[in-house]
Amino acid sequence: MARPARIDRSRLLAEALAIADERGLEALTMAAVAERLGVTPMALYRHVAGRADLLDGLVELLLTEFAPPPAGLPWSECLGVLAANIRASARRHPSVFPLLLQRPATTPDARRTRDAVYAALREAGVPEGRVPLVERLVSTAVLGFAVSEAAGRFREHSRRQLDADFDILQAMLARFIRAEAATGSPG
Amino acid sequence: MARPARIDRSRLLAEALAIADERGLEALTMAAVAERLGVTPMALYRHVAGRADLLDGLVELLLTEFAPPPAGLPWSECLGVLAANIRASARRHPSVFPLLLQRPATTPDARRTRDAVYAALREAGVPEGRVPLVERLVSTAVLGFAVSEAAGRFREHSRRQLDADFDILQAMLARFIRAEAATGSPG
DNA sequence: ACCTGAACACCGTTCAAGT
DNA sequence: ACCTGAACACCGTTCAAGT
Repeated sequence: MARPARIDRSRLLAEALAIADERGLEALTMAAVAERLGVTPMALYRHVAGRADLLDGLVELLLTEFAPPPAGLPWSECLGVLAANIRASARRHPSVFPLLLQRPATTPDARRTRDAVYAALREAGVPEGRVPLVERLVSTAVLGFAVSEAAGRFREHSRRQLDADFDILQAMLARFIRAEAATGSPG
Repeated sequence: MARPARIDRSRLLAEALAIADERGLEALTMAAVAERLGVTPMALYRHVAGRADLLDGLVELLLTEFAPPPAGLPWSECLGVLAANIRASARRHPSVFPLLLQRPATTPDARRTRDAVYAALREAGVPEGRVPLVERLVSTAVLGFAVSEAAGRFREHSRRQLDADFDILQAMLARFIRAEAATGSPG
């Protein structure tokens, strides 16, 4: 008799993310997730292939938080909004976020974010052939900063200082993008 | 009767690093390290406080691999050598390297590397008050790229492509540094 | 279809004991 | 001082069973 499921994958992932945020990746055990859902650990295996799959799911969940910026913004503001989203997500989920840097970005949500950056770079005038390269460098710089900050590598610095750092990082990347755009124009 | 120790901390860390390199962080168990040293798991606890301390030790070990570049080089070559060292270390130790981004860089070896960057930035003419800021941004960009590459985020790209990416990243950072230096000069 | 319960192999770590 | 051996609480995961 097919009864309604008490848990589903997205509820499972939401609770798992909450545990990781509150108590770290080590505390994120199958038993802890199950307890929070009022269910036996084994019940999770119907919705998730195992712990590794659960972690993949969390990375995926983070990716959905990087809401693409509203269309119609100038490219530099567009990238600024996206970068701020990413940084905010890192601060909210310091345990899970570092995993993002460690797995291939081939899922639909990863592509969506990447495509938003592509669009901004094209609008900035970066030659088509250079767009993927520029996206990789810009993204790794932003992710590297976000991971460093969230994981506490800069813990002796004030919030004000880190905000300033981030602004300057974005200015550096914007200049880089403009320089790339210039190579595409005549002269 | 004090007999010579069969193992010491540095031999322990060296074997642990080898396991992580060959089989990943998950395979790096106390039992695996002990077996490799021909000893009981419990013997490790005389040289290491536990698994967390072991991981800290591995990060420390990686830091010692970033040999500071020979003195007397022009600043841009100096930074280039250092960046290449860091990238090479990341490729050798893809499992352990990401941990570097996640802990505060407060150890002597971390300082040594940072001081080498400071020296190069001063030589480049970056105003004293801006040196730490510029170091943070340059380092996170390089580390972000190294982690991404080593952990396979760019796995569909060729070695040639990644070498080109890295060159362009360094050029971008060099331009950033020169721009910072210019703000210190008159005009 | 969805969840439970018992069981297994393994994990990090403690403690007391050996030499 | 250095290592061993037995023991503990916990971990992810399997399998077969319930409804």
